[in-house]
Amino acid sequence: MSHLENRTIALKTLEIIPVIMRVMSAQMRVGVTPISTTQIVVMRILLDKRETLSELAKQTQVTLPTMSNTISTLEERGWVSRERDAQDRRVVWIEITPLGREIYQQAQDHMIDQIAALLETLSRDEQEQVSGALSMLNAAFAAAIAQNPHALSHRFDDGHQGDDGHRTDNQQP
Amino acid sequence: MSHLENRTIALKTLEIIPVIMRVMSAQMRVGVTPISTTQIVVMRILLDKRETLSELAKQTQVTLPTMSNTISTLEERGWVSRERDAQDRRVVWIEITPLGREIYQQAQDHMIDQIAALLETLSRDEQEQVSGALSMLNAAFAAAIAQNPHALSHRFDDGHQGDDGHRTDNQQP
DNA sequence: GCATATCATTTGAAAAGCTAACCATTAGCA
DNA sequence: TGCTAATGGTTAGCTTTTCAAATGATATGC
Repeated sequence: MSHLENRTIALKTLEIIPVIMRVMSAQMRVGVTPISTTQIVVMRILLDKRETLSELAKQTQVTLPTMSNTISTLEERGWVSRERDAQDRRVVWIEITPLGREIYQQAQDHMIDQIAALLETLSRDEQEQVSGALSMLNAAFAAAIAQNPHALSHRFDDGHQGDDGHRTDNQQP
Repeated sequence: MSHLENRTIALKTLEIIPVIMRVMSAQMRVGVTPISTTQIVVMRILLDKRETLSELAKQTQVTLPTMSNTISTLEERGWVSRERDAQDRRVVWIEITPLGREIYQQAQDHMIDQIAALLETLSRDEQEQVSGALSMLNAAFAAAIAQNPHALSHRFDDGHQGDDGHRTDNQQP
């Protein structure tokens, strides 16, 4: 088992992904319409189909209140709409609006221009390696989201359950 | 030609990296000591050597005021220290403290545990592909940072130069 | 020596994130 | 049936991150 190797790549991931993300975030902010990480992830999900608030919160790994607020902001901007479920009146469906699609497309075009320029330096082979690796990473992280309700919280859950509710108490100085 | 391919990979990057980052962010928040993206990038830079505030802002692609605030927060926690340059009194050097190193190590250990677990599913070959791809992406994005003073700011040159006579080309130190 | 440039901080505001407490609705069950 | 618990969202209150604009403090240039 290449456990050591695993940790080496994990370290690399930890050191590199945040840097890439910071560059992307900065670029998203200077775009035609500023858009944040969570927003872009939410909008991307909604391109395909409407979702409930809970599902969006899970997919983006934030709490329900946070997602509720985020959606309120997007709603105010007219990028998404809320709609109560007729059967189960507790449920709220979130749908992307035509304007929302337009904005997303703009942001996407802008970002693709920028990122593509950076990838200009890669050879054909390297491009393929990057492409493949992204898919693998995506699969790995998506699995984590699917498995866990929130934040990959319970890692060593070998049968040991009942750790619910109480998370590590974090107190700030 | 490979330009199209470039844009395809760029799209993939845009769709996948933010998702990965959201999972990592969520995980960083539940760690022993909560730490943000910018903070972890800054601390990583400072592990190697002290830097000026401007340089940190550039490296992490945030504005100077933002970095000033971030550093203030880290300083209050005792993770970094500020020191005026003796020669040029405008300059402030930021250095990581022993406590800062300790905290960073803790956060890193915590994150590596989590990420490594996700990478369990990858085969040896896949691990190597991911590792290589991360290096390539890192190089590409690092080059972008090095080239531009802030946020890859000059997006579309709208042709309007504004200054008769002299260009606003990069006159970087 | 004074204007300008550079490096950093302060101010004020928006957005994103959390927990805790709450409301509305549905489901369970006695 | 009617009470209790569970579920899905929202509200309230707080902290952190981020920006732009204005300000302060040095250094540099002519």
